[in-house]
Amino acid sequence: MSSTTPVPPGRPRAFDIDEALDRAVLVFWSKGFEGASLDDLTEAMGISRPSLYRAFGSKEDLFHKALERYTEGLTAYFARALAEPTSAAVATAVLHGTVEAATMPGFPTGCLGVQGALATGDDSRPVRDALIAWREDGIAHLTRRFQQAVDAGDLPPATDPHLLALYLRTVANGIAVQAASGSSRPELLQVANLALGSWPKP
Amino acid sequence: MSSTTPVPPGRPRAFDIDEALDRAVLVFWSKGFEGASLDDLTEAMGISRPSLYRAFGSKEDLFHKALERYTEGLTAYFARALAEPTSAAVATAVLHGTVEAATMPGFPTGCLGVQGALATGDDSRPVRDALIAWREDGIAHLTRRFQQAVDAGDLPPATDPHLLALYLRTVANGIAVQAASGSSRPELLQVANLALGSWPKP
DNA sequence: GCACATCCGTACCGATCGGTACCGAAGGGG
DNA sequence: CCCCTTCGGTACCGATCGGTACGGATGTGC
Repeated sequence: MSSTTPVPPGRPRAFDIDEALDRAVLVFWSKGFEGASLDDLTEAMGISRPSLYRAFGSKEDLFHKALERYTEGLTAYFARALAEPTSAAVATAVLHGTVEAATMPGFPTGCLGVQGALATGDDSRPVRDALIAWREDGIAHLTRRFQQAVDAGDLPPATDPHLLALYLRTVANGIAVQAASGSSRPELLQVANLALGSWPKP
Repeated sequence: MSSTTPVPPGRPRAFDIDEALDRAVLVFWSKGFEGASLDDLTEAMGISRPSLYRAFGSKEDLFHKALERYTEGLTAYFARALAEPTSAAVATAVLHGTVEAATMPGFPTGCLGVQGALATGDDSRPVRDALIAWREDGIAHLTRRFQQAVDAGDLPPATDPHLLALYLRTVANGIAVQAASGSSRPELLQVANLALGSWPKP
Protein backbone atom coordinates (compact mmCIF):
# COMPACT_ATOMS: atom_id res chain seq x y z
CA MET A 1 0.00 0.00 0.00
CA SER A 2 3.02 2.25 0.07
CA SER A 3 2.51 3.08 -3.60
CA THR A 4 -0.83 4.82 -2.97
CA THR A 5 -1.15 8.52 -2.28
CA PRO A 6 2.51 9.53 -2.78
CA VAL A 7 1.71 12.80 -1.03
CA PRO A 8 2.29 15.53 -3.63
CA PRO A 9 4.10 18.70 -2.59
CA GLY A 10 2.37 21.96 -1.86
CA ARG A 11 -0.77 22.85 0.01
CA PRO A 12 -3.22 19.97 -0.05
CA ARG A 13 -6.57 20.33 -1.82
CA ALA A 14 -9.29 21.30 0.61
CA PHE A 15 -12.16 19.61 -1.23
CA ASP A 16 -12.86 16.10 -2.50
CA ILE A 17 -12.22 16.23 -6.23
CA ASP A 18 -14.51 13.29 -7.03
CA GLU A 19 -17.34 14.69 -4.99
CA ALA A 20 -16.96 18.03 -6.78
CA LEU A 21 -16.98 16.16 -10.08
CA ASP A 22 -20.19 14.41 -9.08
CA ARG A 23 -21.80 17.80 -8.50
CA ALA A 24 -20.58 18.99 -11.89
CA VAL A 25 -22.15 15.93 -13.50
CA LEU A 26 -25.53 16.91 -12.09
CA VAL A 27 -25.25 20.47 -13.37
CA PHE A 28 -24.21 19.46 -16.91
CA TRP A 29 -26.85 16.76 -16.88
CA SER A 30 -29.72 19.06 -16.05
CA LYS A 31 -28.65 22.20 -17.92
CA GLY A 32 -26.46 20.94 -20.73
CA PHE A 33 -22.95 22.16 -21.51
CA GLU A 34 -23.97 25.54 -22.87
CA GLY A 35 -26.70 26.10 -20.29
CA ALA A 36 -24.36 25.42 -17.38
CA SER A 37 -22.50 28.61 -16.45
CA LEU A 38 -19.35 28.70 -14.37
CA ASP A 39 -21.36 30.29 -11.59
CA ASP A 40 -23.78 27.36 -11.70
CA LEU A 41 -20.89 24.93 -11.54
CA THR A 42 -18.82 26.61 -8.84
CA GLU A 43 -21.86 27.10 -6.65
CA ALA A 44 -22.92 23.45 -6.98
CA MET A 45 -19.38 22.20 -6.51
CA GLY A 46 -18.77 24.43 -3.51
CA ILE A 47 -15.46 25.74 -4.81
CA SER A 48 -14.19 28.97 -6.27
CA ARG A 49 -13.56 29.60 -9.91
CA PRO A 50 -9.74 29.41 -9.83
CA SER A 51 -9.96 26.19 -7.82
CA LEU A 52 -12.11 24.72 -10.55
CA TYR A 53 -9.61 25.72 -13.21
CA ARG A 54 -6.62 24.40 -11.26
CA ALA A 55 -8.31 21.07 -10.64
CA PHE A 56 -10.00 20.51 -13.99
CA GLY A 57 -8.38 22.75 -16.59
CA SER A 58 -11.30 24.44 -18.34
CA LYS A 59 -15.05 24.21 -18.64
CA GLU A 60 -14.67 21.86 -21.57
CA ASP A 61 -12.09 19.71 -19.74
CA LEU A 62 -14.45 19.57 -16.79
CA PHE A 63 -17.24 18.38 -19.04
CA HIS A 64 -15.13 15.59 -20.47
CA LYS A 65 -14.13 14.45 -16.98
CA ALA A 66 -17.76 14.67 -15.86
CA LEU A 67 -18.83 12.56 -18.83
CA GLU A 68 -16.17 10.01 -17.98
CA ARG A 69 -17.33 9.82 -14.39
CA TYR A 70 -20.96 9.62 -15.49
CA THR A 71 -20.06 6.73 -17.78
CA GLU A 72 -18.24 4.81 -15.07
CA GLY A 73 -20.89 5.53 -12.47
CA LEU A 74 -24.48 6.03 -13.45
CA THR A 75 -24.31 4.16 -16.73
CA ALA A 76 -22.38 1.19 -15.39
CA TYR A 77 -25.49 -0.86 -16.14
CA PHE A 78 -24.40 -0.75 -19.75
CA ALA A 79 -21.19 -2.69 -19.18
CA ARG A 80 -23.12 -5.24 -17.08
CA ALA A 81 -25.75 -5.56 -19.78
CA LEU A 82 -23.13 -6.55 -22.34
CA ALA A 83 -22.23 -9.53 -20.13
CA GLU A 84 -25.74 -11.00 -20.27
CA PRO A 85 -25.78 -14.50 -21.78
CA THR A 86 -28.15 -13.92 -24.72
CA SER A 87 -28.69 -11.05 -27.15
CA ALA A 88 -32.28 -10.71 -25.96
CA ALA A 89 -31.10 -10.44 -22.37
CA VAL A 90 -28.55 -7.83 -23.41
CA ALA A 91 -31.22 -5.79 -25.16
CA THR A 92 -33.59 -6.06 -22.22
CA ALA A 93 -30.91 -5.06 -19.72
CA VAL A 94 -29.85 -2.10 -21.84
CA LEU A 95 -33.34 -0.68 -22.25
CA HIS A 96 -34.46 -1.35 -18.70
CA GLY A 97 -31.20 0.14 -17.43
CA THR A 98 -31.73 3.18 -19.66
CA VAL A 99 -35.21 3.72 -18.28
CA GLU A 100 -34.03 3.41 -14.70
CA ALA A 101 -31.02 5.67 -15.16
CA ALA A 102 -33.11 8.27 -16.99
CA THR A 103 -35.79 8.40 -14.29
CA MET A 104 -33.71 8.09 -11.14
CA PRO A 105 -35.36 9.89 -8.22
CA GLY A 106 -33.12 12.63 -6.92
CA PHE A 107 -31.24 12.90 -10.22
CA PRO A 108 -31.89 14.88 -13.37
CA THR A 109 -34.12 13.15 -15.87
CA GLY A 110 -32.81 11.93 -19.20
CA CYS A 111 -29.24 11.13 -20.15
CA LEU A 112 -26.13 13.31 -20.00
CA GLY A 113 -24.84 11.64 -23.15
CA VAL A 114 -27.86 12.91 -25.07
CA GLN A 115 -28.86 16.23 -23.58
CA GLY A 116 -25.38 17.35 -22.58
CA ALA A 117 -24.87 18.90 -26.00
CA LEU A 118 -27.18 17.80 -28.81
CA ALA A 119 -27.27 20.99 -30.89
CA THR A 120 -24.80 23.73 -30.01
CA GLY A 121 -23.15 26.90 -31.19
CA ASP A 122 -19.84 26.70 -32.98
CA ASP A 123 -17.81 27.20 -29.80
CA SER A 124 -19.20 24.06 -28.20
CA ARG A 125 -18.72 21.93 -31.28
CA PRO A 126 -15.94 19.84 -29.70
CA VAL A 127 -18.24 18.90 -26.83
CA ARG A 128 -21.04 18.04 -29.22
CA ASP A 129 -18.70 15.85 -31.22
CA ALA A 130 -17.46 14.16 -28.06
CA LEU A 131 -21.01 13.16 -27.20
CA ILE A 132 -21.59 11.88 -30.71
CA ALA A 133 -18.49 9.74 -30.29
CA TRP A 134 -19.74 8.62 -26.87
CA ARG A 135 -23.02 7.39 -28.32
CA GLU A 136 -21.20 5.86 -31.29
CA ASP A 137 -18.97 3.99 -28.88
CA GLY A 138 -22.04 2.42 -27.28
CA ILE A 139 -23.25 1.30 -30.68
CA ALA A 140 -19.85 -0.20 -31.45
CA HIS A 141 -19.88 -2.21 -28.23
CA LEU A 142 -23.38 -3.47 -28.94
CA THR A 143 -22.46 -4.34 -32.52
CA ARG A 144 -19.56 -6.49 -31.36
CA ARG A 145 -21.75 -8.18 -28.76
CA PHE A 146 -24.45 -9.01 -31.30
CA GLN A 147 -21.87 -10.27 -33.77
CA GLN A 148 -20.80 -12.67 -31.04
CA ALA A 149 -24.44 -13.70 -30.65
CA VAL A 150 -24.70 -14.38 -34.38
CA ASP A 151 -21.50 -16.42 -34.31
CA ALA A 152 -22.80 -18.38 -31.33
CA GLY A 153 -26.10 -19.17 -33.03
CA ASP A 154 -27.97 -17.00 -30.56
CA LEU A 155 -29.19 -14.88 -33.47
CA PRO A 156 -30.11 -15.93 -37.04
CA PRO A 157 -27.07 -16.01 -39.37
CA ALA A 158 -28.57 -13.35 -41.65
CA THR A 159 -28.92 -10.87 -38.78
CA ASP A 160 -27.23 -7.48 -39.18
CA PRO A 161 -25.54 -6.85 -35.81
CA HIS A 162 -25.00 -3.17 -36.53
CA LEU A 163 -28.68 -2.65 -37.34
CA LEU A 164 -29.72 -4.21 -34.04
CA ALA A 165 -27.19 -2.09 -32.16
CA LEU A 166 -28.38 1.06 -33.90
CA TYR A 167 -31.99 0.15 -33.19
CA LEU A 168 -31.28 -0.35 -29.51
CA ARG A 169 -29.34 2.89 -29.20
CA THR A 170 -32.11 4.72 -31.07
CA VAL A 171 -34.79 3.50 -28.69
CA ALA A 172 -32.54 4.31 -25.72
CA ASN A 173 -32.02 7.84 -27.06
CA GLY A 174 -35.75 8.24 -27.48
CA ILE A 175 -36.36 7.06 -23.94
CA ALA A 176 -33.83 9.61 -22.70
CA VAL A 177 -35.63 12.40 -24.54
CA GLN A 178 -39.01 11.34 -23.23
CA ALA A 179 -37.66 11.06 -19.70
CA ALA A 180 -36.34 14.59 -20.02
CA SER A 181 -39.85 15.59 -21.11
CA GLY A 182 -41.35 14.22 -17.92
CA SER A 183 -42.49 10.72 -18.89
CA SER A 184 -42.70 8.40 -15.87
CA ARG A 185 -40.65 5.31 -15.21
CA PRO A 186 -43.62 2.87 -15.51
CA GLU A 187 -44.66 4.44 -18.82
CA LEU A 188 -41.16 4.16 -20.24
CA LEU A 189 -40.77 0.60 -19.02
CA GLN A 190 -43.83 -0.32 -21.06
CA VAL A 191 -42.34 1.46 -24.04
CA ALA A 192 -39.09 -0.44 -23.60
CA ASN A 193 -40.90 -3.75 -23.43
CA LEU A 194 -42.86 -2.87 -26.56
CA ALA A 195 -39.62 -2.09 -28.34
CA LEU A 196 -38.20 -5.43 -27.25
CA GLY A 197 -41.16 -7.19 -28.84
CA SER A 198 -39.58 -6.96 -32.27
CA TRP A 199 -36.34 -8.55 -31.13
CA PRO A 200 -35.34 -11.44 -33.42
CA LYS A 201 -35.66 -15.02 -32.08
CA PRO A 202 -32.75 -17.46 -32.49
CA MET B 1 -58.94 39.99 -53.36
CA SER B 2 -59.55 43.45 -51.96
CA SER B 3 -59.39 42.08 -48.41
CA THR B 4 -55.80 40.95 -48.73
CA THR B 5 -52.83 43.12 -47.86
CA PRO B 6 -54.73 46.14 -46.47
CA VAL B 7 -51.54 48.15 -46.88
CA PRO B 8 -50.49 49.22 -43.38
CA PRO B 9 -49.23 52.77 -42.88
CA GLY B 10 -45.60 53.68 -42.52
CA ARG B 11 -42.52 52.63 -44.36
CA PRO B 12 -42.97 49.14 -45.79
CA ARG B 13 -40.79 46.28 -44.61
CA ALA B 14 -37.83 45.79 -46.91
CA PHE B 15 -37.45 42.03 -46.39
CA ASP B 16 -39.74 39.02 -46.70
CA ILE B 17 -40.72 38.15 -43.18
CA ASP B 18 -41.46 34.49 -43.96
CA GLU B 19 -38.17 34.02 -45.75
CA ALA B 20 -36.36 35.56 -42.79
CA LEU B 21 -38.27 33.20 -40.52
CA ASP B 22 -37.19 30.25 -42.64
CA ARG B 23 -33.57 31.27 -42.16
CA ALA B 24 -34.13 31.56 -38.42
CA VAL B 25 -35.58 28.04 -38.39
CA LEU B 26 -32.36 26.71 -39.88
CA VAL B 27 -30.20 28.49 -37.31
CA PHE B 28 -32.23 27.32 -34.31
CA TRP B 29 -32.42 23.86 -35.82
CA SER B 30 -28.69 23.43 -36.19
CA LYS B 31 -27.47 25.32 -33.11
CA GLY B 32 -30.34 25.10 -30.66
CA PHE B 33 -31.95 28.04 -28.89
CA GLU B 34 -29.06 28.74 -26.54
CA GLY B 35 -26.38 28.08 -29.14
CA ALA B 36 -27.94 30.48 -31.63
CA SER B 37 -26.70 34.01 -30.95
CA LEU B 38 -28.39 37.13 -32.24
CA ASP B 39 -25.40 37.67 -34.51
CA ASP B 40 -25.91 34.18 -35.95
CA LEU B 41 -29.58 34.93 -36.50
CA THR B 42 -29.27 38.41 -37.97
CA GLU B 43 -26.50 37.33 -40.31
CA ALA B 44 -28.48 34.32 -41.58
CA MET B 45 -31.68 36.34 -41.86
CA GLY B 46 -29.94 39.21 -43.64
CA ILE B 47 -31.46 41.88 -41.38
CA SER B 48 -30.25 44.11 -38.59
CA ARG B 49 -30.84 43.53 -34.94
CA PRO B 50 -33.54 46.19 -34.42
CA SER B 51 -35.35 44.92 -37.52
CA LEU B 52 -35.45 41.49 -35.97
CA TYR B 53 -36.89 42.86 -32.74
CA ARG B 54 -39.49 44.99 -34.51
CA ALA B 55 -40.66 42.09 -36.64
CA PHE B 56 -40.52 39.26 -34.10
CA GLY B 57 -40.44 40.75 -30.60
CA SER B 58 -37.56 38.96 -28.89
CA LYS B 59 -35.26 36.01 -29.36
CA GLU B 60 -37.73 33.82 -27.51
CA ASP B 61 -40.67 35.10 -29.55
CA LEU B 62 -38.68 34.45 -32.69
CA PHE B 63 -38.06 30.90 -31.58
CA HIS B 64 -41.74 30.27 -30.99
CA LYS B 65 -42.60 31.64 -34.40
CA ALA B 66 -39.82 29.58 -35.96
CA LEU B 67 -41.15 26.46 -34.26
CA GLU B 68 -44.63 27.23 -35.56
CA ARG B 69 -43.34 27.66 -39.08
CA TYR B 70 -41.27 24.49 -38.78
CA THR B 71 -44.36 22.60 -37.65
CA GLU B 72 -46.49 23.85 -40.51
CA GLY B 73 -43.75 23.33 -43.05
CA LEU B 74 -41.15 20.66 -42.61
CA THR B 75 -43.20 18.46 -40.31
CA ALA B 76 -46.39 18.64 -42.30
CA TYR B 77 -45.93 14.93 -42.94
CA PHE B 78 -47.21 14.42 -39.43
CA ALA B 79 -50.67 15.81 -40.14
CA ARG B 80 -50.83 13.76 -43.33
CA ALA B 81 -49.78 10.64 -41.44
CA LEU B 82 -52.71 10.99 -39.06
CA ALA B 83 -55.06 10.77 -42.03
CA GLU B 84 -53.80 7.34 -43.08
CA PRO B 85 -56.56 4.69 -43.04
CA THR B 86 -55.07 2.21 -40.55
CA SER B 87 -53.08 2.56 -37.36
CA ALA B 88 -50.20 0.62 -38.91
CA ALA B 89 -50.18 2.97 -41.88
CA VAL B 90 -50.19 5.94 -39.50
CA ALA B 91 -47.24 4.52 -37.60
CA THR B 92 -45.33 3.78 -40.79
CA ALA B 93 -45.97 7.23 -42.21
CA VAL B 94 -44.90 8.91 -38.99
CA LEU B 95 -41.62 7.05 -38.68
CA HIS B 96 -40.74 7.21 -42.35
CA GLY B 97 -41.63 10.89 -42.36
CA THR B 98 -39.47 11.42 -39.30
CA VAL B 99 -36.49 9.74 -40.95
CA GLU B 100 -36.89 11.79 -44.11
CA ALA B 101 -37.34 15.09 -42.30
CA ALA B 102 -34.39 14.40 -40.03
CA THR B 103 -32.03 13.54 -42.90
CA MET B 104 -33.08 16.07 -45.51
CA PRO B 105 -30.19 17.03 -47.77
CA GLY B 106 -29.47 20.72 -47.50
CA PHE B 107 -31.11 20.99 -44.10
CA PRO B 108 -29.78 20.46 -40.58
CA THR B 109 -29.98 16.89 -39.37
CA GLY B 110 -32.32 15.87 -36.59
CA CYS B 111 -35.45 17.64 -35.40
CA LEU B 112 -35.92 21.20 -34.17
CA GLY B 113 -38.55 19.98 -31.71
CA VAL B 114 -35.96 17.79 -30.01
CA GLN B 115 -32.61 19.56 -30.28
CA GLY B 116 -33.98 23.09 -30.16
CA ALA B 117 -33.79 23.06 -26.36
CA LEU B 118 -33.52 19.70 -24.63
CA ALA B 119 -31.53 20.70 -21.55
CA THR B 120 -31.05 24.40 -20.88
CA GLY B 121 -30.08 26.97 -18.32
CA ASP B 122 -32.77 28.56 -16.20
CA ASP B 123 -33.19 31.52 -18.54
CA SER B 124 -34.25 29.31 -21.43
CA ARG B 125 -36.65 27.24 -19.35
CA PRO B 126 -39.74 28.65 -21.12
CA VAL B 127 -38.37 27.53 -24.48
CA ARG B 128 -37.53 24.12 -23.12
CA ASP B 129 -41.04 23.77 -21.72
CA ALA B 130 -42.54 24.88 -25.02
CA LEU B 131 -40.72 22.07 -26.80
CA ILE B 132 -41.87 19.57 -24.19
CA ALA B 133 -45.42 20.75 -24.86
CA TRP B 134 -44.78 20.49 -28.59
CA ARG B 135 -43.73 16.86 -28.32
CA GLU B 136 -46.59 16.18 -25.88
CA ASP B 137 -48.99 17.61 -28.41
CA GLY B 138 -47.80 15.10 -30.98
CA ILE B 139 -48.40 12.29 -28.52
CA ALA B 140 -51.90 13.58 -27.81
CA HIS B 141 -52.77 13.63 -31.51
CA LEU B 142 -51.46 10.09 -31.94
CA THR B 143 -53.32 8.89 -28.85
CA ARG B 144 -56.62 10.19 -30.22
CA ARG B 145 -55.92 8.63 -33.59
CA PHE B 146 -55.15 5.22 -32.07
CA GLN B 147 -58.22 5.44 -29.85
CA GLN B 148 -60.19 5.85 -33.08
CA ALA B 149 -58.44 2.77 -34.43
CA VAL B 150 -59.41 0.79 -31.34
CA ASP B 151 -63.01 1.94 -31.64
CA ALA B 152 -63.03 1.01 -35.32
CA GLY B 153 -61.70 -2.49 -34.65
CA ASP B 154 -58.43 -1.64 -36.39
CA LEU B 155 -56.59 -2.39 -33.14
CA PRO B 156 -57.36 -5.01 -30.46
CA PRO B 157 -59.85 -3.75 -27.84
CA ALA B 158 -57.33 -4.16 -25.02
CA THR B 159 -54.80 -1.90 -26.76
CA ASP B 160 -53.56 1.14 -24.80
CA PRO B 161 -53.64 3.98 -27.36
CA HIS B 162 -51.49 6.23 -25.19
CA LEU B 163 -48.78 3.58 -24.91
CA LEU B 164 -48.64 3.17 -28.67
CA ALA B 165 -48.48 6.91 -29.13
CA LEU B 166 -45.69 7.23 -26.57
CA TYR B 167 -43.81 4.37 -28.19
CA LEU B 168 -44.01 5.97 -31.59
CA ARG B 169 -42.92 9.36 -30.32
CA THR B 170 -40.07 7.74 -28.41
CA VAL B 171 -38.74 5.99 -31.50
CA ALA B 172 -39.15 9.19 -33.48
CA ASN B 173 -37.17 11.11 -30.86
CA GLY B 174 -34.46 8.49 -30.96
CA ILE B 175 -34.30 8.69 -34.72
CA ALA B 176 -33.93 12.46 -34.45
CA VAL B 177 -31.01 12.10 -32.03
CA GLN B 178 -29.30 9.53 -34.23
CA ALA B 179 -29.80 11.67 -37.29
CA ALA B 180 -28.18 14.57 -35.43
CA SER B 181 -25.30 12.19 -34.68
CA GLY B 182 -24.76 11.53 -38.35
CA SER B 183 -26.67 8.30 -39.02
CA SER B 184 -27.67 7.97 -42.65
CA ARG B 185 -31.17 7.90 -44.07
CA PRO B 186 -31.01 4.25 -45.23
CA GLU B 187 -29.76 3.14 -41.82
CA LEU B 188 -32.53 4.96 -40.03
CA LEU B 189 -35.16 3.64 -42.41
CA GLN B 190 -34.13 0.14 -41.44
CA VAL B 191 -34.35 1.11 -37.80
CA ALA B 192 -37.83 2.53 -38.37
CA ASN B 193 -38.97 -0.64 -40.07
CA LEU B 194 -37.57 -2.72 -37.25
CA ALA B 195 -39.49 -0.61 -34.76
CA LEU B 196 -42.66 -1.10 -36.78
CA GLY B 197 -42.22 -4.85 -36.50
CA SER B 198 -43.71 -4.86 -33.04
CA TRP B 199 -46.84 -3.01 -34.12
CA PRO B 200 -50.00 -4.84 -32.96
CA LYS B 201 -52.11 -6.62 -35.57
CA PRO B 202 -55.90 -6.09 -35.63
C1' DG C 1 -46.59 69.05 -49.52
C1' DC C 2 -47.24 68.17 -44.93
C1' DA C 3 -48.36 65.11 -40.94
C1' DC C 4 -47.98 60.61 -39.49
C1' DA C 5 -46.60 55.92 -38.89
C1' DT C 6 -43.43 52.49 -39.57
C1' DC C 7 -38.96 50.73 -41.08
C1' DC C 8 -33.94 51.23 -41.56
C1' DG C 9 -29.30 50.69 -39.36
C1' DT C 10 -25.42 52.68 -36.26
C1' DA C 11 -23.99 52.86 -32.08
C1' DC C 12 -24.70 51.97 -27.68
C1' DC C 13 -26.52 49.81 -22.94
C1' DG C 14 -25.81 46.90 -18.58
C1' DA C 15 -25.19 42.11 -17.59
C1' DT C 16 -22.99 38.03 -17.98
C1' DC C 17 -19.88 35.04 -20.27
C1' DG C 18 -15.37 32.04 -19.74
C1' DG C 19 -10.95 32.73 -17.91
C1' DT C 20 -6.94 34.68 -15.01
C1' DA C 21 -3.42 37.85 -12.11
C1' DC C 22 -2.47 38.19 -7.79
C1' DC C 23 -1.35 37.38 -3.02
C1' DG C 24 -1.90 35.13 1.48
C1' DA C 25 -2.24 30.37 3.46
C1' DA C 26 -0.77 25.65 4.17
C1' DG C 27 1.67 21.74 3.59
C1' DG C 28 6.55 18.79 2.76
C1' DG C 29 11.87 18.63 2.19
C1' DG C 30 16.37 20.48 3.13
C1' DC D 1 13.43 27.48 9.86
C1' DC D 2 13.37 28.69 5.42
C1' DC D 3 12.32 27.40 0.59
C1' DC D 4 9.41 25.56 -2.67
C1' DT D 5 5.16 24.12 -4.42
C1' DT D 6 0.42 24.04 -4.64
C1' DC D 7 -4.23 25.58 -3.00
C1' DG D 8 -7.34 29.22 -1.30
C1' DG D 9 -10.26 33.22 -2.78
C1' DT D 10 -10.91 38.34 -4.28
C1' DA D 11 -11.07 41.06 -7.75
C1' DC D 12 -10.44 41.74 -12.18
C1' DC D 13 -9.94 41.00 -17.64
C1' DG D 14 -11.74 41.47 -22.59
C1' DA D 15 -15.42 39.50 -25.21
C1' DT D 16 -19.88 38.54 -26.03
C1' DC D 17 -24.53 38.19 -24.55
C1' DG D 18 -29.62 39.88 -25.41
C1' DG D 19 -31.79 44.17 -26.04
C1' DT D 20 -32.61 49.30 -27.24
C1' DA D 21 -32.21 54.81 -28.02
C1' DC D 22 -32.10 57.44 -31.68
C1' DG D 23 -32.05 59.94 -36.01
C1' DG D 24 -32.65 59.46 -40.94
C1' DA D 25 -35.37 57.22 -44.69
C1' DT D 26 -39.72 55.80 -47.01
C1' DG D 27 -44.14 54.84 -47.56
C1' DT D 28 -49.73 56.42 -47.19
C1' DG D 29 -53.65 59.79 -46.24
C1' DC D 30 -55.10 64.40 -46.17
